[in-house]
Amino acid sequence: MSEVLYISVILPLRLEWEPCYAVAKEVKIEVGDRVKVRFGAKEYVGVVSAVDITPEIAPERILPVVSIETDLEKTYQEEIRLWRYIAEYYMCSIGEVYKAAYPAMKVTLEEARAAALKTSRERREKIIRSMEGRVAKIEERLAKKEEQLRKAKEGTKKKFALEEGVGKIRMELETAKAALEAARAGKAAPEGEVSDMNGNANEQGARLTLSQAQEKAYSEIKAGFAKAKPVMLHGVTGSGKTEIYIRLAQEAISKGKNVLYLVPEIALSRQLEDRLEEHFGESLLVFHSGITAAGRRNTAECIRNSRDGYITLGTRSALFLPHHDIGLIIVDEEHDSSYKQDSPAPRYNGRDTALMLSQIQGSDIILGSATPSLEEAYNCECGKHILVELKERYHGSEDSDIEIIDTKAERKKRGMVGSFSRKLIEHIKKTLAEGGQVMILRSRRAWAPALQCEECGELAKCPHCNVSMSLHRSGDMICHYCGHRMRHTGTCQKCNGPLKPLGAGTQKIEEEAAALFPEARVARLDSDTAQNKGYETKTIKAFAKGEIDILVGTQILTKGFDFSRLSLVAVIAADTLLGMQDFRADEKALQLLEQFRGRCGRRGSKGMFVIQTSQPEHPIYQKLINKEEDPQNSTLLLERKAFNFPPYSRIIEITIRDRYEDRAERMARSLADILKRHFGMRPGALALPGSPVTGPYAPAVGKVADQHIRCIRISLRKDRQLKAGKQAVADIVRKFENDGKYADHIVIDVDPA
DNA sequence: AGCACGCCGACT
DNA sequence: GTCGGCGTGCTC
Repeated sequence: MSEVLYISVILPLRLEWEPCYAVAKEVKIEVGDRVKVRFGAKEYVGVVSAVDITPEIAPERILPVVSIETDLEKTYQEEIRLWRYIAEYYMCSIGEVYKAAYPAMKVTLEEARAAALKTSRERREKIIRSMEGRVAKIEERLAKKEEQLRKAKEGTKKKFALEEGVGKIRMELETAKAALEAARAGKAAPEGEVSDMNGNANEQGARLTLSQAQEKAYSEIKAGFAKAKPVMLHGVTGSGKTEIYIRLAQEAISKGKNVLYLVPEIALSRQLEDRLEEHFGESLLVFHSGITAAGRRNTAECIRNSRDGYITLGTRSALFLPHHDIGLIIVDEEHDSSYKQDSPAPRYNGRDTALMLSQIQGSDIILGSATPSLEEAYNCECGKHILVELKERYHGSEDSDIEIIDTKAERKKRGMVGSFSRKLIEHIKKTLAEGGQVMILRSRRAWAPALQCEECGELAKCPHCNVSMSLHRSGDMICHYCGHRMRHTGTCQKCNGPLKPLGAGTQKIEEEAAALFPEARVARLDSDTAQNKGYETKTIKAFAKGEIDILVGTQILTKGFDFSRLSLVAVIAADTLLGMQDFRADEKALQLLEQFRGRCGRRGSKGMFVIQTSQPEHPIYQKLINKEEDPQNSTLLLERKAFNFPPYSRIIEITIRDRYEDRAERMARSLADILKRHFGMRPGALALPGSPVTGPYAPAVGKVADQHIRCIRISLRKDRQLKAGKQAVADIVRKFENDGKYADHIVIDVDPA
């Protein structure tokens, strides 16, 4: 071979380094090119991360590149920069980030383009249908006005005004028809017209109109952007944050910039999709795990090649699209913990990664929530982000009334019928009688969450996990952790005594509700029913249309959109929300209750929020009632400060797993001791609150899928030493893995959810 | 991630 | 004896 050039390559593996390969000097190659290389016994497709490097290993060990994949998309430098940020921050390898960003898709570009043609045809048809509807509506209005005009007396002021009105509508109709023709002809209507066309149907001017409160928030947001700072929009449910996002996005797009709109879950994206499509038409791209591989690949292509503004709606994985020229990033429901990925590395948080991306892109970024995370409250407090408040409810409705029902006291008074208190039953009856709808939240799915032996008191446990088996209506006992399923024999494994179901999950609540309110239409929504595709959307749609009166479900119910007739929301056994002994439990529970409360009482009417609990004295309920309007001064934040918990410190959680409990314990102890020594603690020290290293401890569920688990937590002060501290942890863990041959047993999670 | 290598228990 | 599980180390 003639002279060669050395390059380094990012491979989709958990490697600490970027291996080196050789390319002939005359071959054109640059950073971002995709190459196929041999590594070990296999071939992988990687990304060139550096060109013309000085190899660190002996040249005879360096292999030539197998091929340069010119058919594959090149990677932008900005993408690689983002990957490096993530790998460094979340303490994982860049290869793991690459794997998440470019999941191996067995789809050719041709297939992707074919699929795209189909979806774009479907979408065009949908847009044309909506345009036709719009034209029909305008024609109807025109007909009415013309009728009035005919009736109006000659020469009056009224007649003059009507003439003017008719003229306006005629012009509107002309533009609408022209846009429709353009769409039918297969050309996309010019940008402005699409948005105008489908804008708020009541508006003559066709532009999205904002309320006074929204206008004020809008200009504050712009002022924040002008200072080049991220903006946190705190707006109660129903305050109309989405309209503000749409206005900001339209503006960015009209400047030829691109927009990324992030939501925590697909369920939310599905509901937003229609709404955004009205405004953005074909400039809207959707990206989440529910999109087919071909569709994803095509979306990536569209984004990479796009020259004029587009808006992408997606979940956290959309952060890895080949973005360029981003003008605005929107992070909706910023507080939602499903932004954090916890299973495979990279264990990244979509919200924080969006902040990194906005820095790389030099774009504006807005985070929005009705219940801001404490992290965001902190960021606003210390001036890193700008807080914008949107307090007024869009439709002028008030907060719902809260009633807290003490189930222990009610039980004594014989005030309970199964899982329902008589008081709640009355509220439901009243609501149904008034034609309202009801949502009931229960945090456990299944029929009975546990089974207990009547003889020996043993709980039926999963053979692979340290949790109770739950009983499903089907008669199967299912482990909610590993999915293990066994037939319900009805007898105890230990003593053969009879097993008795314990407690009520969503399935049983659904049955109870159906029995208590025989005239009502009852449905259930939890991850069991959501399994069959489309069921979730179907149920939500049916509920929105009023075809369901009572909807029972898990946390899924707290997400979602307007249900104008929903006037009562109730929580059964709210204690289970407080069950976890995690320092974030209160924050999470409070957010959940507030989000759930926000579901009801929209559009003017005042809703009702009923909480059934056996510990009504818990401070969280007081916090809910005396709602603290100012997130920066919440008592939760003060508590965190006092105990040096996040956001005042940063937590790195190390998880050790092993088939044998003693070995997991031994490993965890010795690693914890090394860490404690490094951070100036006595090995084996009892960890006091505020200590840098705590643990090892067994989590609440100490065994999952035959793996015993131990945790160690390191909390680092947020100062100059943070980076050094993280580096030290990384080094110690790596050394520990190598010395003790414990690789693959240890997981590092930065900012665990 | 995969694959080879080497150590230990169990078996024809 | 040897087969095969798993734990360990290495891959440019």
